[in-house]
Amino acid sequence: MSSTQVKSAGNSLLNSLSKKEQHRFMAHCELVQLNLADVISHVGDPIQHVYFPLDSIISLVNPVDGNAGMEVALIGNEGMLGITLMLGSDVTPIKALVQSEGTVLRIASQAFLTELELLPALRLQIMRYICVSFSQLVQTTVCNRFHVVEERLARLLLMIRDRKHSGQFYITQELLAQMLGVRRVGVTKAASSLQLRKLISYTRGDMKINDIAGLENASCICYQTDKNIYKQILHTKNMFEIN
Amino acid sequence: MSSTQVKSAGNSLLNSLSKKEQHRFMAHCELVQLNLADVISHVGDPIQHVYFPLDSIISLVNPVDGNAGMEVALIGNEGMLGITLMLGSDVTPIKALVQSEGTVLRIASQAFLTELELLPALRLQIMRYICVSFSQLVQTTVCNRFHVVEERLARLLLMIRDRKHSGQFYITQELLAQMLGVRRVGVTKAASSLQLRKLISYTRGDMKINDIAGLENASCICYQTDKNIYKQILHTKNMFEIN
DNA sequence: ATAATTAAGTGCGCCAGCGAACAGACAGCA
DNA sequence: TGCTGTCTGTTCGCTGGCGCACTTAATTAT
Repeated sequence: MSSTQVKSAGNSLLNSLSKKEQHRFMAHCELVQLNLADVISHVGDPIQHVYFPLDSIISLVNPVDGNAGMEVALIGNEGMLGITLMLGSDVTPIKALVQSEGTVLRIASQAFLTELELLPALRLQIMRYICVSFSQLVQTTVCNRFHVVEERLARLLLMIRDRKHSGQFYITQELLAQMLGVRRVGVTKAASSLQLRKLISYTRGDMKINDIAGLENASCICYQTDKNIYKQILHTKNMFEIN
Repeated sequence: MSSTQVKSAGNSLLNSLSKKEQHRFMAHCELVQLNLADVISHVGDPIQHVYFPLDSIISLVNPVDGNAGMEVALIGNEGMLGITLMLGSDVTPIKALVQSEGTVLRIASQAFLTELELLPALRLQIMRYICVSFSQLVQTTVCNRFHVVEERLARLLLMIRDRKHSGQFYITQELLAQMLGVRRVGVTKAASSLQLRKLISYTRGDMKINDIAGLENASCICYQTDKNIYKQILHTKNMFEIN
């Protein structure tokens, strides 16, 4: 694994806080290293912690019929794991595992809820993030239904790139297949095609994106749609403050 | 359309209020009749109203690549349309249309937000409903990916039944096809099969469920999963009150 | 009564993705 | 040095769903 990683500037949600507030909030957090394929939470477990990725990526995966199922959402430093806690449910609704190594800020559920009461700006920002997640999940639903593997693979690689803040990262075709909910062979075919087109190159898990614009072009529209959703919602004026 | 409809006892979310509170809330609502295929909201429109179905069904549909796309969620008297308003976004994130005629309680966005401040019980209940929607959407995502049309059709029919509180309702194969995101012919095949198995019967839109248990058996596990999610989350104790 | 419209069923060739099995290629380790 | 495990690539037959075009039947409109 020889990926050169550009450190991101912390977690976007937490960045909405003032320096002072951030400091206050961080006092309750611990910095944790996540390792590839670690399972963070199983369905039905009580939610112990809330996670704010810094340079790691957490993957939400839904199994089905005993099979591995597939990924339904990615969480990088733009988001958090544990939104349902804010929505009044303290039970993990979905399996979460580490899709790409790195660090997270972790805070205990109780501390999180208490802090939220004192930090309305953070609450608002997270609420909006929930909106974004919701809309992107909707997009993913139709994407899985209508788009071919090659387009979906291109999209996924771009999404990982955005969250790793780097065009080079470690990921095997096997893992990609699980994320996409297809056979590994399907990924091999799609990846070969993308490599032939000089958009990416890879060997044994060392994945490199060579042509971002080209890859965006090869991906389905869902990648752009996702970005638009994010921009639109997280840049809206604060409705509640106007009232 | 000769479906015998059993009236439901109002909207489940609003039922969480006391008689007095309900009365108060209803004063801001108007009772509206929704007609089949009415488009309630387009993506990007400002959210004018929030809708609480009584015996109608609202369908959330996401178009893609210019095509009709597919349904991603159903809203009956167990839920509401307009959750994103509570989450700090006043823009419609998804197209909503009437999938089955009936009535709704409609309240203006501003009035809704104001009332919410005064009705914490309602806020909590809706928060939980958002959780449920989220989890069910996740389930639908994998369902679309892994399950065959016949299973998905069975599931959809059961979901409609639950929301109509009746085993008989009006729906054409054309409409079902749009919901499922498949060709009408695909629905014809699946529906024929279910009819052959004596689970349903239909003619020109007059759909009747003959064998509920049988249909549940013919549907994918997702139907049961959905119900479990609902029960689990909407029956949890009030976390926030404990604090 | 006739025509037009809507709902449902049939047939055909096509293709993306599946399951299964196997082959090469590179890495780390003994 | 060779062994073993991991990662990637290839082949083959199969099937569910697709697009397209056409038929039948019931309902509504003229």
